[in-house]
Amino acid sequence: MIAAQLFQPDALELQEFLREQLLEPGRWLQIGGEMEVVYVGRAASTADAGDYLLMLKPDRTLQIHAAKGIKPLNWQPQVDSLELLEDDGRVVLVAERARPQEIVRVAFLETAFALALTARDEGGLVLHGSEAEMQRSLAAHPELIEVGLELLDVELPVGVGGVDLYARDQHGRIVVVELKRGRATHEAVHQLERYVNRIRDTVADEVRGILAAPEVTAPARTRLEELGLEFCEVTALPELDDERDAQPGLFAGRDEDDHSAR
Amino acid sequence: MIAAQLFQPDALELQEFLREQLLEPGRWLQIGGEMEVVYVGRAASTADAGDYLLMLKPDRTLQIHAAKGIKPLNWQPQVDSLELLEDDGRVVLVAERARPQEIVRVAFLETAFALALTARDEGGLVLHGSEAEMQRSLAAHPELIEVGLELLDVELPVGVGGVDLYARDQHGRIVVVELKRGRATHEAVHQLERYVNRIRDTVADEVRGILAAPEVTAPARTRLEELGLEFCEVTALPELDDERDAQPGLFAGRDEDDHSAR
DNA sequence: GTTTCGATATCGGTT
DNA sequence: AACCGATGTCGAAAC
Repeated sequence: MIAAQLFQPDALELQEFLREQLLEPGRWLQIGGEMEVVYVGRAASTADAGDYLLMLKPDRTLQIHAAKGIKPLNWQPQVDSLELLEDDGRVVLVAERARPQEIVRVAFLETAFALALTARDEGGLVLHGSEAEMQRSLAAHPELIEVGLELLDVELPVGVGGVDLYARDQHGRIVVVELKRGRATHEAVHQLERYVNRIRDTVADEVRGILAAPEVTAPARTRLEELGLEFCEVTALPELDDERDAQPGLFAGRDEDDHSAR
Repeated sequence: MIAAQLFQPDALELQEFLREQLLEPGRWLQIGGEMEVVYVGRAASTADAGDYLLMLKPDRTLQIHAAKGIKPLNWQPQVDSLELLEDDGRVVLVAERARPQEIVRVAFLETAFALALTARDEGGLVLHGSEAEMQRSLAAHPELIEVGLELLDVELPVGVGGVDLYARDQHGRIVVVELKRGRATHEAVHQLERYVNRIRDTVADEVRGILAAPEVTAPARTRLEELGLEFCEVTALPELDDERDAQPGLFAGRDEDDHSAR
């Protein structure tokens, strides 16, 4: 995994290292030390000299981390052009992105280490519990929302955006379902309201709106009731402990559902 | 900056390294190599064995990066408990978070390197061009939105959320301004609509709504016009080139504004 | 502690 | 290329 390494390099050594490694395709660079970082683009920022860690991945994404936080201090989601300069005896890296026009400029004051790595293709990440998965499960088992519910469509386009689940209840009324994988806020209610109003105006006079989520905030619940809309508790993940029977079958046929949904 | 380093360690050496370094406060750990990562919490994920980079910062945030993307493959914004285990001859790190209850489990298959760093306190980051800064500037110079506009309030609470700028125009009409630092979408229009309706219901019959942003999407603009709301072009950052005169004074008195706003 | 909103959001899908 | 919505969003401020 390590293709090249360098410790406590001076400016000249670092420059040589970078000049060489930046030309190698697929390199994953990590440089730790004292740096100054300036960003100008959608916004602009300046970081005083400090101990940071620069990471330049093979896909030309750049991030500079400080000792705190999940998020980097500065970053560049796509580096289109990379320049290596010298300024006042310091090595300077300028990473530019064309659209939006943005620049991250890193000046290396004192470098503790520089690593050039090679990484094999990553093994795929499989994520469960996304809203998309929830949608597939509920589309295959609409009775988990309400007995007698008959699915008519998923992601039905209505003005801007799409209705998560579009269905008909046992009394023949149109039902609009808005899904949230986490606690639903007033924004979700607002989204549901928008869809219900649109369907009411264009399709049927009587339309029910259901917000389906594991939880709902108090203000959202209040607003729901004011609007005559409903809430239905559904979980995005099967229970982690022995309580799997609490929501029987929600994910029982997931693999099959995945296929049937495509 | 480097407190300890280890290359191509076997399981025993890695375990000893971690046991030692995890007890040291303030350590910034980086481990590169082949790992398997499992996450269970709000959602759940599994990453097949692959070359990843684990970073555990002194503030007990954890992230595991793959070779692609700004965002980590897996992460933990706050590690409340950290456990070092052994499973089938492999070193395993389990990082747990209490609320929400979440676990990230990393199994080290083959480690290329492990670094323990110490980092001085970071120099502060100064960011310009945030919506908050925009708000301060426009609050100090409401004439940049419209001649004769008189500011009444900022972040005026109205039901849920707050009105960015609350003002009165030269004809005495109430004006609600919604700010966006980037291109405004239909969501911003919706937010504005909600505020305008609320003010209309509770304060004055005639209320104007202005969406102030550098740009607006076409659908959002259409929706704005349907609702009888207005758009005003304002920029979040002063121009980067010589065209600073294009928006004279927007940030001219920024420092003073900052003080007066506090 | 809960809720809300901003973010250089990033990221992926669809039109 | 623009637009839209989800995200294990994260993070901070207001309440």
